[in-house]
Amino acid sequence: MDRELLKGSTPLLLLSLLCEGPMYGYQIIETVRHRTGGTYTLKEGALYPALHKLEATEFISSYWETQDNGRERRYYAIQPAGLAFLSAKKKEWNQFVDMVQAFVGPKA
Amino acid sequence: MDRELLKGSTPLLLLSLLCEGPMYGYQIIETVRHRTGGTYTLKEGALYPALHKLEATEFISSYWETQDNGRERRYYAIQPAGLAFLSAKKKEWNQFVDMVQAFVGPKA
DNA sequence: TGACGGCCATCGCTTTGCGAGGCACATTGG
DNA sequence: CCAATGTGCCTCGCAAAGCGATGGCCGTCA
Repeated sequence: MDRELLKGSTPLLLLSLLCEGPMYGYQIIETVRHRTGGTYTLKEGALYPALHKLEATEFISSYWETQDNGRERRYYAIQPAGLAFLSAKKKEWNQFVDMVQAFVGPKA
Repeated sequence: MDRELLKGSTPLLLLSLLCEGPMYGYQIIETVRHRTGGTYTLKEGALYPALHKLEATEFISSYWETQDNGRERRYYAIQPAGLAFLSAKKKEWNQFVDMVQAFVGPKA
């Protein structure tokens, strides 16, 4: 998958995923990897900065949770502002896809 | 339109457009602007570098043509290698869209 | 003659993904 | 018992690409 295409779609992906419930970083990576059948592996160097940025803008929030074995995990949960932002982003995404489709021609 | 989403889609757009016949820079910008109803205005700072890069890799070629009024225009035309590349890019594009769609949910 | 528009192009900035690296700890198997 | 692997967090420097600004050239038309 061309890395350049991915640019800008990461927040969309993350917010969409977090709509299904809180998740922690490693889990997000694995989930994406499995759901795409390995086609797309979200990289840590892309994930964590994106997550932190979404948190800084209060679109998501985070909290640490201790597992049974004593180790900690950082969960991220979507916030109301994030839901609103996601809705706007989705609209933008659809516009974008339609636009490109108009030039490239439909699915072919 | 979020600039980040556009990344990586520019070559796809350009090659698709040039499939319809040779065009010159300014014409490309105007064509995109009109066809999208003004939603998307391809910027010069994005177009020309992209065009030159496509030419450097021999996916397109260029030639100068003199207009009736004596002024010159630089036309770009797609090359065989460009057609092949376009075909691959299209496939990648569709994969990408399907992937994101799978997380975001269909058009809704 | 001066403003506007067609037409080419470049430069520095920003953003974002990536690869690599680093740290910490639990589990498992030889 | 110790090494390898897996879980889990993170940051840093790099490269790529779009953007805004800028600049230059030359027709046309008021």
